[in-house]
Amino acid sequence: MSSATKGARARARVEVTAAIKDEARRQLAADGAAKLSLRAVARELGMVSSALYRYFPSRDDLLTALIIDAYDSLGAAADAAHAGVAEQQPVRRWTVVCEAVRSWALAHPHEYALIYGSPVPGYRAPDSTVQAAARVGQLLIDIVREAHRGRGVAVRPLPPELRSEGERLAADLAPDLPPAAITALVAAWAQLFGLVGFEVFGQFNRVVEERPAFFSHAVQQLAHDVGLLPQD
Amino acid sequence: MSSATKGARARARVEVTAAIKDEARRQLAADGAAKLSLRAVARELGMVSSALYRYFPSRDDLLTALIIDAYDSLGAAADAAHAGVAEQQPVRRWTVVCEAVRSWALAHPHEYALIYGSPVPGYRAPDSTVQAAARVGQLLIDIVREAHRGRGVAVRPLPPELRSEGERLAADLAPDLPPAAITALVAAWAQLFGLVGFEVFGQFNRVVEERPAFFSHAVQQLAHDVGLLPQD
DNA sequence: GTCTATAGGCGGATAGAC
DNA sequence: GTCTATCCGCCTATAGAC
Repeated sequence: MSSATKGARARARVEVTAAIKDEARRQLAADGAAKLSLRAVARELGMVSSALYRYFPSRDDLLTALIIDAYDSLGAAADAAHAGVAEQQPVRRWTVVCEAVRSWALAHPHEYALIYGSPVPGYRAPDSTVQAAARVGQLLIDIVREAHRGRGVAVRPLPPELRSEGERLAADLAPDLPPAAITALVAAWAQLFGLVGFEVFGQFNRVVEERPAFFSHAVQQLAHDVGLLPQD
Repeated sequence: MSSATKGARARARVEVTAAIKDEARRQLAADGAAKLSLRAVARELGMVSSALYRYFPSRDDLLTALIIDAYDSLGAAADAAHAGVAEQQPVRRWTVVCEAVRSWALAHPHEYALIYGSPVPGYRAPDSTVQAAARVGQLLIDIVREAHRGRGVAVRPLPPELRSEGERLAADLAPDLPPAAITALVAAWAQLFGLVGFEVFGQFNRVVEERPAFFSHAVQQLAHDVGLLPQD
């Protein structure tokens, strides 16, 4: 077997794999992750269902691939947005990253639902998804770390019962951040996705109209909560 | 037909309807809303699928009933918790209501997913669900309104591009609240469900350990953001 | 209101030929 | 890697008898 043949085969495999995932994403949008079906994907691609099993051993493996792709796509969008403002003030970088998350979610609502919406019943996420999931959080941590480096912090102090939790979080995620700051950051991280989720999932319908401005303002408050703004 | 017979029939109908919804909730937990099936519900109840159509004209109507029940159940839990502390300080009432939301969500994760998770593909929520959905938000509004009554506000001012949005929100939801306060409140509302959703949907797994304390602390910050705490 | 029967679909997964 | 054929299951919804 020539290595040229090997290369051609490998290329074909990559292409078919990509086509399967693309069609699967289309179906995700139409029917949701719970109903993602290898058979329907195969039908749409003009293949027979059993052929797909050569690419994805089971439905859950296809789902895992889609989840990792989604986290990667979001992470890439956030990174790219951040790269454009990497030299600016932390609060500006924070805002830009949050807005990139929002934009990505609005542009890919079904993939957003896949990774931040309700868990898919019966699906157990393998550890490989956990790594991919960490990217946005890491970026936010990096922004706050740099902001705090050498210039002290300005967040609400931790109550005693959270002190050890804060220390553990700091040790795990950002050893150079004070426990109160990393705790506030984790909360802000969840709250950011609360804002995004409410908009993407329609909870803001007939409530919030000026959504970009509303979001920016809210995210500014979060920046304040994690100590990126001068105190009042 | 005697009115006694009529009463008995009506009672039977209520009971069967309740049994159908109970079984449907059980299946919601197992398979998710997207796969909720009248047939499976019927099977489990020892009925035949066509019989269910006398109670719910379609699968979506059953789903609507479950959604309204879930909002009502959450609203009742929040109201009950609030009633226990109605005489206390606003910040205390705020915290208690938020904690009630969290507790309800952890106790009913699948119903939580139904109302605050990814939308069910292909399902269009009728207007009747919108009313039921408003209850928790209304309770939070009431708490903030009372706190602000006559004693001024303490929230970040609105940027100019949000002023009209804030005025509209105030007019719609709480005419006696300053625009900046109602805007902050809507944001805090979304952020609250961000915190709850991350915990219920597993995003805090291997990240946050001391969850009740973490949640209380975060919710305290939200109370501050909506002006319920003395300024620093 | 409940039943049987039926129409007209859908799914995951595997075996074995080519 | 792709095919056919197959197993065995599932679904919504309706018609018409009782």
